[in-house]
Amino acid sequence: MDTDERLELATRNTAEVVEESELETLFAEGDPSVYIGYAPTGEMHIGHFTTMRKLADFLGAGMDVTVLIADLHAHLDDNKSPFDLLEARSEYYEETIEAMIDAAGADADRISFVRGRDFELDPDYALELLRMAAETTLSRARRAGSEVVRESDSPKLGGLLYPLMQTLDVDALDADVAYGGIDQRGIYMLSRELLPEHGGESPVCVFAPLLSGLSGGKMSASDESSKVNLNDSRDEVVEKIEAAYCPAGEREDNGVLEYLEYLVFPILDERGEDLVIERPEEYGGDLTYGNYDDLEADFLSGELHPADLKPAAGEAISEIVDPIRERLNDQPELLREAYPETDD
RNA sequence: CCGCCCUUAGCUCAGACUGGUAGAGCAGUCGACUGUAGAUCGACUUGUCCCCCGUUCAAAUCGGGGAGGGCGGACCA
Repeated sequence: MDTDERLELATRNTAEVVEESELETLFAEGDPSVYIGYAPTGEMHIGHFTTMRKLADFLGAGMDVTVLIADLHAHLDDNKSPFDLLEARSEYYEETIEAMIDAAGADADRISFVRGRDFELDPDYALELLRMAAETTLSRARRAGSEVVRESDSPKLGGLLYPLMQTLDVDALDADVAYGGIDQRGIYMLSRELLPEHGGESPVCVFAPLLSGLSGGKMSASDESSKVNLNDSRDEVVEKIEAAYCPAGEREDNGVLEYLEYLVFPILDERGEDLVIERPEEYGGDLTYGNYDDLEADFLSGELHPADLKPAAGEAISEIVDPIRERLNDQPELLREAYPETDD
């Protein structure tokens, strides 16, 4: 596989790459390392899943992939996870991420898992954190984390340490590439600025798109109807897609289309399968799509109606989520211990 | 260590001074209309009023105590 092919694989289906030329250089020189961090806070959902397929691409491009379970970050971000639950939630995240990686068609055994606590308490790390804290203004830290760290009436210092620690994580994990949702952009731009002054190098940043919510607008982790959960039953998934905002012929804020583009088709493509849409004869009969672009073209032209698309999309999505739900259901203690109050 | 302020529906809050067992907006649910959803109409639901004790025929409301949160002052070898 030549450099161009590796670059194409590593950058497809992304929201932004900063800077692509730097990534090209990395590929030309060897096998770059990439990491993505997840803070084990609330239950994982389909939004997390969209970042997984990309990990398979990275492996395919010959990169070393590390997944960071950022336990301390989960607590620092406005106490999203109570300190006492960090271990249980980390276990749940790790297991669920492995399940998603498998479901996305990648080999989880080729990915290294690391906990934040394993290195974020090292003296050298702590010292550099304090030095950064001495040099970074409150407003700069706030701005960097504004898309990630939860807004609160009583903001804690932890939320300001958060972006600095994430910056140090890049260096500590020896990552050439930082990968994450586009919401992480503010933090990694700070990283690119600070790291060279702190004994590191500016990471190349690869950002995944954030999916729109199913009820229009942004997806909200706290709004059940705006997202598909990994342990939603087949019926629940289908119901949520049926109820989703999906104006005929429109792409904007259309979560159903985005799920198909970033979740369903990348995985169908990996399996070499098509998406079959059943449609009553009176509307023209069944349709078959081998790629997203053709489907979108038909949807935008009005050839493909939302009422026909939705049931097929719902089935396809639930089929992808199936193995993850089963794996979680086989280990009910994972969720029970990670979310003692909310689990049912 | 001292002082002041806040805590009412899922959310933002009103009601407290002048006690009569609670309201608005948004959200949500259900219908109508669309070959989906949304929008739009129509209907409906929602509460340990932070906790405890007391005064009273009656306490979200008054008094005392407590918890949680916020702000300020003081101290500073």
